[in-house]
Amino acid sequence: MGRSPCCEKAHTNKGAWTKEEDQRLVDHIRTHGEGCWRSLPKAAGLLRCGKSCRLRWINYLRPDLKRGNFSKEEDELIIKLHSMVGNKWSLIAGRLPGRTDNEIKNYWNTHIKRKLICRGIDPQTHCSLNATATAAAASASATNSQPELKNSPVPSVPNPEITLTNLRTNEELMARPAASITRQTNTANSHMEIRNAPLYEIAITSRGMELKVRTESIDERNCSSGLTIEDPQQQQERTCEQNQEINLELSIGLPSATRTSSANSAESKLRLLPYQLFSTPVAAARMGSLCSKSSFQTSKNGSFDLTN
DNA sequence: AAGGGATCCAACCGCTTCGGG
DNA sequence: CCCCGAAGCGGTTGGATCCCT
Repeated sequence: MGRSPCCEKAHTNKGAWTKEEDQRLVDHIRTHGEGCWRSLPKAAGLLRCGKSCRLRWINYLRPDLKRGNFSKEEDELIIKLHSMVGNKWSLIAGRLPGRTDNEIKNYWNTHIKRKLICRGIDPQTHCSLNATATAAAASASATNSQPELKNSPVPSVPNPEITLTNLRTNEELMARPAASITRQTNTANSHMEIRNAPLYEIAITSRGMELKVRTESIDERNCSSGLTIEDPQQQQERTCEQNQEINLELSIGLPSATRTSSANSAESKLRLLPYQLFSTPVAAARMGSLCSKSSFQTSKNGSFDLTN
């Protein structure tokens, strides 16, 4: 069982890279560019698998990498973006020129998580920890009767109320009636299909597509216990996120800095369609919440802007 | 000074997605 | 439409370093 190895492992080095290996890789990419990673090691005279070479280049050797500590602005941007897209590190990295997904992921796990917890914010849901604890308790009891949701990608958010289908084209999305956006992943563990009362209105205008959230933000639902009847305390706790001041001056449009083509295709990712951005239900839900405070629109070329 | 736990981060692993045939 | 290989991605691991006692 299992997959065939990505490369012949018998004669490949593992572990830390030596300076000589780095130099060989850099020299090869300088002269030949980034080509087929699988054949690169042989061509460059490296006893590494292509995957390892790619990682080393992208995460460490790329000349446009910004090294050193994260600035406060970068911190805040990461937090904001994470609240919108979840653990989509490559997407987040695409907004931070010179930073890699791996670096951001590590930084998140070692610094920002702790920082948010200190602020009383759950790093996964971006809700207040009180609300999340309540929700988690309710989720645990709900999960007992719904074992298939145990391994859902974002377990800390109970009963996500909306998912995205495998919409592949702009037309397909537009063709959908408002609010019937659902997603079915092909991962067995994360298979969820949640039918939902209308929450979105998608309006196609001359300026593109506008996504509006109706009456109730999705995040309100997610931050709740998932029960249909809430007691007053739960209602109070449910104010999570709404009370947090989220400065939405960020505009998800073109990158602020020019990136090289080698930059992990970040630029192309920045032009994702909105539904492509939300690869998890909770991400869509979170975005829905943000949308409730902002106008969310796409341009005709498929990029999107989030403005106040 | 030593050693043991905590923290950091580069690298790896395995799964998913994409694109060509 | 299906298959397969390559690339991309996110979670996890493990070694190095730091910090505390």
